Amino acid sequence: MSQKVRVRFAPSPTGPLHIGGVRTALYNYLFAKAHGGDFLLRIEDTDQTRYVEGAEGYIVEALHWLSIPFDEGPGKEGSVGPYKQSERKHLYRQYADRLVTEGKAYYAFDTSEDLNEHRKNHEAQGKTFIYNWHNRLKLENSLSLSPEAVEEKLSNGEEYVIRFKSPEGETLLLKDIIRGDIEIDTNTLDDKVLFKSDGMPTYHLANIVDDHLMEITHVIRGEEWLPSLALHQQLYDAFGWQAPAFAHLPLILKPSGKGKLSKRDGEMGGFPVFPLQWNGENETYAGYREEGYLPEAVVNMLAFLGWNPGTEEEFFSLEALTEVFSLERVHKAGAKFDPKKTKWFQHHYLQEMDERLLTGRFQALLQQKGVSGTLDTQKIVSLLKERATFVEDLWEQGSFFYEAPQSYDEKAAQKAFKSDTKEILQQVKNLTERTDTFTSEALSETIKGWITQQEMGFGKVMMPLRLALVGEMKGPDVFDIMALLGKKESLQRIERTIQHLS
RNA sequence: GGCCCAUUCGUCUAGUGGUUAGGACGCAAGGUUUUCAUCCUUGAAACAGGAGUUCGAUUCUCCUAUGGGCUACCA
Repeated sequence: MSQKVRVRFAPSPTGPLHIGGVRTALYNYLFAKAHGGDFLLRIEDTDQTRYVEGAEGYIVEALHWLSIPFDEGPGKEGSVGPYKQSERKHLYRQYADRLVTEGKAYYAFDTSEDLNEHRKNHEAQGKTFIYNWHNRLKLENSLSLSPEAVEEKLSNGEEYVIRFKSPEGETLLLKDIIRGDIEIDTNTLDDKVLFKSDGMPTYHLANIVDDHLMEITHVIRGEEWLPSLALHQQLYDAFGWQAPAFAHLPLILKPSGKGKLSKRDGEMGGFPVFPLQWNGENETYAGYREEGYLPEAVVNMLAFLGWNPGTEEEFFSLEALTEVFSLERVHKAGAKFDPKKTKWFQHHYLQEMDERLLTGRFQALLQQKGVSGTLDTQKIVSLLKERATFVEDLWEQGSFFYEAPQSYDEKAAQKAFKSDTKEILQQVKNLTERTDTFTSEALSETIKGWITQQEMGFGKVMMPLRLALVGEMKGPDVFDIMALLGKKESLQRIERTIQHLS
């Protein structure tokens, strides 16, 4: 097909966008870019009762943080806008009317209470209530009522909805790029509401109309929409429009236990379920950005949750992903979310990060903590970074550069501090004192040379020395630390330990 | 309950009518680092079950089981 590929991400602004939604957006974006097409953002806010303040801004900001730009959308008008369904309200009614005129849809006057009653009664008898061919003539609608009665209800201003007249006894052949062919018996379908009594279309109508008007060629959405595919296909047929191709993505499931990933899983599992932190009225949810994750890591992780390139390569930039992504390689089954693998990606991308940029982030963190120092921050960062997964870890690992140890790790001290330690540290101090070119190499040569000469065993010296400098058994090479700390500070810390041992 | 979708190591997945069923995360062991972490090496670890088709099924078909989704005037 020579038609330009156009896809859309169509979230509902009912709260923060969770990572399942982010992945859907990502796959849409990747597919569009892989085919030189357009990626649109459309806000589906047809349900006014569920509208949440700030949700739309959150969606835009999240996509921005992840570098998933949309070609058209709210605030970036193309030729088929507006891109918020509430602003397209006037568009939908005519399409619903058209179906009614053509006998493909009808008015229904049943109240929610009536229908609930029917459902309850059916359930009590072990049956299922479906509003369709089977019983629609027994209900209150323009199919069962006389034209006069319908006219009267309408002119009386009675509330009504418009329902799609689902056909009887047909078999529908549906196609999905990921799942292949699906056959559906229309007798199991119900007459879905297309137009609500509040004057707004339902998702189904608005979705089809907008996708058509916006010239969408591929609909890539979550698997929870698969049951609606039959209706949507029928709507395209009813309007005489060419339907886009469909791809239903597998769901993201809880790391353990049952069901799809929800916001509560993040709280319980201690990992974010949202790209950005969300500050709701009653609760706040952690976000990947605020937890210190790099967008590259989140994108890479999400891309691989349900898709893979078929090679053994695992690290892909967004750019690289657009070159290899294809819907055919999307896995069919739902994927349990794995927070640990996300950390692994994060560690990788932190290592890849430009060192000056990382240093800048670390400096910002220091400032935030009210820590200042005269030491070379970039050197500290380059010494520390391989043991860090997050910027925060740099502080965790290297706070001793800024604050001399106030105490010594108890277990380590027990192991390292022996009766002769004080003497040894005194010697080390003297050696340090006499080392003029205060480099890691020089210190190493001097002190290690002395240890060898004394035939003493490295542990006896190195462990207390590390403890003196760091306070714990962790951190980079001891001599690297001394060189960075400088002669004066190093001597002070050793002296302090000697005092401690006295 | 009804309809639909799915099922390969604990997890994410590759893969084929005949393979030692491959990789990654995690886990374990060893090495490097006389520290911790990183890193390297090695290891344990899977085709849900049952029929059928076939010379041969993990791969194709059916059934069962299990998991998931949907079943609103929500999206």
